Amino acid sequence: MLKKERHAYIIKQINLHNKVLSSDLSLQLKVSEDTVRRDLHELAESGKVLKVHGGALSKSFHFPYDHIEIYAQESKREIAKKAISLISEGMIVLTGGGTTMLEMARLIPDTLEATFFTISPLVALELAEKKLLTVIIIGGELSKSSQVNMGSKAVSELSEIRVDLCFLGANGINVKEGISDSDWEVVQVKKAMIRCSAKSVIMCISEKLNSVQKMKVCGLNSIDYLITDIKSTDPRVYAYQSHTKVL
Amino acid sequence: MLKKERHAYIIKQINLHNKVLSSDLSLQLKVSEDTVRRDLHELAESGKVLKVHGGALSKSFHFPYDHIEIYAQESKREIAKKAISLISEGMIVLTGGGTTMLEMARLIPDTLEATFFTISPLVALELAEKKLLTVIIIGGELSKSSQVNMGSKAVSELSEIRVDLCFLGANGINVKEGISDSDWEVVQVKKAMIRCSAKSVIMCISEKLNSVQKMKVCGLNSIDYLITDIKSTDPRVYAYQSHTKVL
DNA sequence: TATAAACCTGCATAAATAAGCAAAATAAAC
DNA sequence: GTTTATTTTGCTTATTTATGCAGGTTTATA
Repeated sequence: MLKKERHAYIIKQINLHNKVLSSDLSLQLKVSEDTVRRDLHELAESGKVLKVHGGALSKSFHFPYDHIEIYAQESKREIAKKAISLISEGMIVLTGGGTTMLEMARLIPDTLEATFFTISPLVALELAEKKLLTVIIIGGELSKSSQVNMGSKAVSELSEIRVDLCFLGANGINVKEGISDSDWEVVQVKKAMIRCSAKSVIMCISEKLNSVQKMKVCGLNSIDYLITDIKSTDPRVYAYQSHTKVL
Repeated sequence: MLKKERHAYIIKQINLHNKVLSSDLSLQLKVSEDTVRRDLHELAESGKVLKVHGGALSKSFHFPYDHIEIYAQESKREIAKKAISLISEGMIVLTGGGTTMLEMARLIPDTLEATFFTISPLVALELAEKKLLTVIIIGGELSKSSQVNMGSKAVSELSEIRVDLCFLGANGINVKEGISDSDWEVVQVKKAMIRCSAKSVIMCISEKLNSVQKMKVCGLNSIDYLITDIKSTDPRVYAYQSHTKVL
């Protein structure tokens, strides 16, 4: 069998099953695994497949969702970096949704080994790109507006876990009222998330500081860290320093 | 034998078998391999064949990967349309992952009101685009390779629900063994999905028919509908007709 | 942390190729 | 019909390519 024929066969198998194992191909094509590896290497090199340990994956299958345009990306990246510094090896982390969280997921180093629970399918998919992470999705009803899982199912699932660190976005935050949000369901889920976490982190771009929404999630005292895109020495966060640690 | 005659013969062989080996031609034409090589070289030069190490291939065999991809997508769309015809107003539906399922999610009419459970975050996000659908994600550990939620958590969550219709992809399917897959975890989840559904549907492109994978999911009898991209009158699905309804 | 599988590197071998050359076949000219 | 010119072919040699195997290393997973 000619090399090109093997390549064609491999491509077909991948289109069919989304993945192939070198060992299977070696048997099917009746060539050594070395040869299969070389074939996969060549196909990967020319961008036809995605080579992984033990075989190869369909490329189109793996990155089907478009990259999302993020508003104020620089600020959010700043926040994400600070947030990541709080995560240490082996931690159990819980995250919400939102673009800041998505940016954080992207910036997590490939070398981090940790367990992530999340209520956001998008964040989950992004986290799944990191080889060493275990990603667990908290089930529930997917909210069309906020694209995170909510509802009683999500809340009850959250009540069954215990994590080291919880990352949350905030729609409203001020010193007096603490964290607030405009949607009752979101508030319930955020409360549940804080309840199951040893420490809670609020990530919030500076523009949102000192704003209030209709429903209260919790006071600033329940929050362990406040992360913004501005320096912790910036006068805009002075007032928060006495209630929580500001990064 | 004249050179032109040899060329004609070679072209004929390639049209017949999609490939030729220099060594074979040398024997068949009773000329040295060098001559064959020169012939192939000329034919390649004038664009009639594709020369490769050891022989030559049909030009059309020079797999237009993109065409294959598009062709496959067309098939999947065909399947998706048939699948959607099974869903009626107000139904509770459960879906797996995979590109066919994703295509189906996209093609669901905006006017359909129904409840969808799914183990695939990608499918969930796609379904969430439809205003009238309720989308519920079955939680669990997100598999990096198949991008669906798996593990004991997913299985136990599935055991708590009851749905009207369940849509599954298949990695392997044949008449004798039924549905099979290559990953143990995937098999567990698929079994759980079938258990909680009143009726089960397998969606499978025709190329996958009559293939077997290492692990068995269930027999054909447990399946209520088999949907493929080919007509239900096609001889390739005859054998399946006696075990399940083929669309 | 131990273990097996998968990996990479270099090497040996065999097959396929390219280049040069001379003999044979074919075509052209006389 | 012979001679000459051109093309085609097969052979030799050197080079390249494809493949499998041995070894040491990395990776996955229990």
